[in-house]
Amino acid sequence: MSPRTAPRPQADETRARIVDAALEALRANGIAGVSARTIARHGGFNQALIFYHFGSVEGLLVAVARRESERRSALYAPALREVTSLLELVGVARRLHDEEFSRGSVAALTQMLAGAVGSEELARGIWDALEPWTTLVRETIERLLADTPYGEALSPDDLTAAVTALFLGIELLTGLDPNGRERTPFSTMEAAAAGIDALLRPQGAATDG
Amino acid sequence: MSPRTAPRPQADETRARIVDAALEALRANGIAGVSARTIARHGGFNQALIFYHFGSVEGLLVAVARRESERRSALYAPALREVTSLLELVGVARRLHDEEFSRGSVAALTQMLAGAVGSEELARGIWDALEPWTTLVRETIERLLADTPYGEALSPDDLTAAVTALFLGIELLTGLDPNGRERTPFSTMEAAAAGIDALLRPQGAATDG
DNA sequence: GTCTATAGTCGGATAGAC
DNA sequence: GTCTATCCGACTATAGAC
Repeated sequence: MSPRTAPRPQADETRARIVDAALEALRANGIAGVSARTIARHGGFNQALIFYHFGSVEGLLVAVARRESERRSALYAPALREVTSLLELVGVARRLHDEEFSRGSVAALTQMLAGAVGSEELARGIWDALEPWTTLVRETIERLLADTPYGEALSPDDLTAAVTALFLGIELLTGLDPNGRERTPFSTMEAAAAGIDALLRPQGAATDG
Repeated sequence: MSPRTAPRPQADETRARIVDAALEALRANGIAGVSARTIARHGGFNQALIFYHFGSVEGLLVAVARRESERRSALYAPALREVTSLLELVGVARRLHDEEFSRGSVAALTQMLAGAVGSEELARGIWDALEPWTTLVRETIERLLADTPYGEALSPDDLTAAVTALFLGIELLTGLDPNGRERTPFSTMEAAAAGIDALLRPQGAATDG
């Protein structure tokens, strides 16, 4: 699962290259189509390198989940910490959607989650890898709920799960829809968010964040 | 993809048994773990039967999607046609969640959608199979939107996609979460729906469905 | 309509040369 | 640290017996 020697510059570069290739293979072929050989083909390196650096294909997939989760958390934490309304939250979500979907990181994640069924190692590894990201989302939602009169009826954990689920499901569906890649549900979500914001404000406590 | 002779009672029974086994295998092993052999093992029949009756493993998976979509449409259409508020819609969704998740049909669908990446046949087959279901959901949403003053800003297609995506994503996540099978986000969703209903009603036209 | 047997391919993983 | 070569198991699909 890890190299047998202390990581050196060149090895780190190779490891990053392998992780890139795995993400690309997941996006292009899906979990059912990834193998050490297809991944190596995508990256133009030797199949045996995967086992040397990551121990197994599953070990490599967990490394993909971990790297992407950390990168995504670092990238969106500043914007999420400044969000003060549902509409602004949807705005960040739209930016995240545009950037991450075109990068393929959401597609790769859905594929790994599908693969986690029936693989305890993958399930646990991905669950752990996702923690920084889910924590960030939950903190944001908790902060927003504190400004509304409905905070007590709505569970942050449930809302976090719902938001995450929505993203994953959108990826699954847009991959299927022949016209899916051109459509995006975010104008509708922004309209809904603006409406809810407007309805909440007159009734909510006027706490200024 | 079809039997070479006119379907007879016993053949129909066998086909149904194979479809059942495929659904079970998808739920237990995921798309990456299904094969003609694992499916046959789940159902206790011979592997070659799959190719005789469905032509290929992918052909069988499309048959699973089609049967489940039709069954689900017929089962929930009456309840969905009677829904007159967001809260009631979430109530039906909760019943659907309880019944279909325990049946494994949503898990099977997410796995097939994951498998549709990189398989044009699977993607098209599932897309077609899902049509009766997505039509039913969209009609329900259109009817509900017509009773609110916000119908014009919210696209039924987008909301249909969002609702469907939410279900699929929840399945992916609850499979991952070690405690996921015991939790359900529906109390939170019902609270949110009740709130939105209450906020909408005073402003909406008092049309009685 | 269902079975056994098998052809041919591809996959995970390791040994050992460099 | 990266490569080639290889073992062996699992897979899809078909042929042909029953």
